[in-house]
Amino acid sequence: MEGKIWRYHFTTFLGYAWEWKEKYGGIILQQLRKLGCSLDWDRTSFTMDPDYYQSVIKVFNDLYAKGHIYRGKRMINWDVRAKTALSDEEVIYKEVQSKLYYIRYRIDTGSESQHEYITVATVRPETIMGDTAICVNPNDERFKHLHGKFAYVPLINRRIPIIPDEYVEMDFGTGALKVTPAHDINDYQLGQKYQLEIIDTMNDDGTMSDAAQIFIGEDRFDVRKKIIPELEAAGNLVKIEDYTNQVGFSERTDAVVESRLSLQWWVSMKAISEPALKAVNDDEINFHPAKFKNLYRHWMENIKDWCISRQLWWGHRIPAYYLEDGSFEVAHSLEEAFEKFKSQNSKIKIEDIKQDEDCLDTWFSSWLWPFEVFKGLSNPDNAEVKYYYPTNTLVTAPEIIFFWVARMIMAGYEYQGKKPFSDVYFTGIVRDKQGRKMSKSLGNSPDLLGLIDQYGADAVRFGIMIASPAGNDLLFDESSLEQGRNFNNKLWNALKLLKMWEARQSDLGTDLQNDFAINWFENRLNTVKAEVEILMQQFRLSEALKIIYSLVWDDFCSWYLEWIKPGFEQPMDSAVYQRTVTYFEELMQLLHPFVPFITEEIYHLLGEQTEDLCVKQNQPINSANESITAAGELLKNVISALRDARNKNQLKPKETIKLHIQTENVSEYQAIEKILAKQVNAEKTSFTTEAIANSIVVAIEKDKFFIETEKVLDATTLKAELLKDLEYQTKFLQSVTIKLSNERFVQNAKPEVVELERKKQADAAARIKTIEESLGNLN
RNA sequence: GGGAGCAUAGCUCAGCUGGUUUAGAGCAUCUGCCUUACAAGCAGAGGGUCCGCGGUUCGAACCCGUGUGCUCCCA
Repeated sequence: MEGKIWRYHFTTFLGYAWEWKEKYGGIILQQLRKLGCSLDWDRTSFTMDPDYYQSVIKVFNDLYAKGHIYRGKRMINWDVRAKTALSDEEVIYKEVQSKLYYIRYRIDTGSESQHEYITVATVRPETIMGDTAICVNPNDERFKHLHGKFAYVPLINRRIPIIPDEYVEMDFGTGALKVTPAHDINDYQLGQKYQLEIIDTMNDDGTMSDAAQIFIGEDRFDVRKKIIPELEAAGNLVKIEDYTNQVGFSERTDAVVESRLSLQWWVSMKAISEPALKAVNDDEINFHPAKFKNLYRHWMENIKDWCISRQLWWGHRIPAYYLEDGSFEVAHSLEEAFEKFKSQNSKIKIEDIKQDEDCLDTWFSSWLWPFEVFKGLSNPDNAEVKYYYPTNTLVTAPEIIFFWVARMIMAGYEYQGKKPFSDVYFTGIVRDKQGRKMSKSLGNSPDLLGLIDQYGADAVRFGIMIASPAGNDLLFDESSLEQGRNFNNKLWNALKLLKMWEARQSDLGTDLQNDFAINWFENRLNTVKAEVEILMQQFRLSEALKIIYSLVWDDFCSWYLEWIKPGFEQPMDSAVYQRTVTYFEELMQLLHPFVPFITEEIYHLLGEQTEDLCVKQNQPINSANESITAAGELLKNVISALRDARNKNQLKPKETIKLHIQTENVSEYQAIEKILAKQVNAEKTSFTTEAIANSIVVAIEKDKFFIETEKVLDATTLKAELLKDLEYQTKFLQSVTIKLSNERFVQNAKPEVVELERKKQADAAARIKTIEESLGNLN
């Protein structure tokens, strides 16, 4: 009856499971589309699809035939009420008030008259009949004399060894541990280590088995009550203490979960993991970040066999078929199993055969992914698998490096004779602001579609990518999405400005200032393109995005566009305009992988395009000219310093100044004179050979800038500023000088490093001279 | 218990051959601006015993040792 109910539930459950898959699988795909993931949507694949399913079964049969799959015992969670195994997720741990029983075991002293005991503490006295050893810490002085001796299990008088192992905590209980390999996971492992006997004293309904010798057929909790008076009567009970411990309960029936040994299916990993270890060791396959290589190597070198049977209702059912007597065959189908059985015994009927109730570990299907999505196993050597396999890059989470990545590599070599991919990019885990994992129970998962509605898909992508260096967890914070949204807004506004200029074009001829700006930005663009190229090859996506962000916002918008901006309602030179459009297009192409929607849109709004950005190939990168870049940097420094000086002297932005430049490189400054004037709101600029009285002095390298203004200047403020700068420069010069006067430094350091220090020294000295002159000028 | 990693500005993090760094970014903070693309903005500024201690080196945020605190994976 119960079986029928379960079967009914099972069928209903399967229906729901498929419904769930359709609904939520669909939602996930929908989210990916909304996020702008550039994927081949006609090729979605599912491990439960019929072809894929058959391949999983095929692999099981194949590995079994090769001797890589075997049956072996394993400790599982057992629900005595439902008489079923439970997965770890189905066990709920609760804190329970229990008793800790101190029970003494008589030691085999070799003499009947000489009595000695060892006392153990346990919360489960009903399991003592399954004891096959007592374990003590080897460093525990109290028990050193007992190592290698034997003790007798109370009531049944079985003789068991006393073994030393570091596993035992000296401080807990009495420092001596009873070892029951059949009923406790830790004891089981100890048992494996010392090859202890395993005595299963419990039936599948939680009653004592024949092996228990006493209380046979009685429930484990009744026995726990009844055994205490008997132990007391026999003189084995020392004391009872109150104790609080964690006990596992079945999620399904609320019964106390028992650990129980059960026959499970295993994959022997040694042989099939070897090529996979080698591939990563020899950099056939590269991990990003590389730190995961060590982790992988360590795991692969100490690899344990893989338990592939799971007590689950949904998945690929294990293709093992049983007869009533427990004999079994592994086969591709019931019919094939029937044939196999029939060849041994012609009387077997197909109704007598029962397929294994367990399902395969989900990774046992997933590990075939890289080739079976192209039907590389169900339809070997087809055109697609030949074209796509090995694939390029796997993007996944570091937490499944063993579950999935390692096993895909193994399966790749085992079934295709080749690696499945060349690079593996590990993303971080998204956590909330407090660093907690996203989870349903905490309710802290962001609603992706909601965020996309609020900020836009590009902003969400930007926010996540700017904050997620490879392999590091990412703390989800909406402020980075806001940054993304603001950035997108900036792009729109830049477009708006260009569109304004487009309408105001005119052929104005060449201009020194514009040429400077154009050359400089082209250099910046090429520099950044080259940097991005390297960063992308290294999978350092957030770094790449950061430098593009800064190129767009700072260099393009804040500097370049301002430098070429015509005066109020003035025409825009069409050649300059065209160059600017080209730059903007290139910026959009650089940004496109990060923010695909807005960049594609702007790209097409900038002009007639022959193709879409999402398929447009990158052009070769031109090399940058360093002296042009340096000239641009100098200009930026001068502008910032002059603006700072204006601010510090409380000049309103609207107040104009007269700027006097004292420099040895007049021609260099002539090329940027107008830009400079525009950027610091100077009504007039001129070159001078001597200091200008009653002006604000700004020193940059060897050059001096005098700001002449209508405003009455506060000499004390000016002086204070200069003195502050002087102090800084003096200290700096001092540290550089000390360094340079160190003979060992000059001898050992690379020549270019020494040269650089000399330049720093000279610059600082010149700067100090300038400041001192300016100070003299103030008095 | 085994393994891996992290500790840098108020917050989140870069800083990947030790020397263009008396340490950088974003956000936050402060000051001044409704400047004719953009206030979701512009122009500036302040802010750090690079976790503690010891060592290697001409030179350490970076390499080594050690202590402390935290995180993750596996059991």
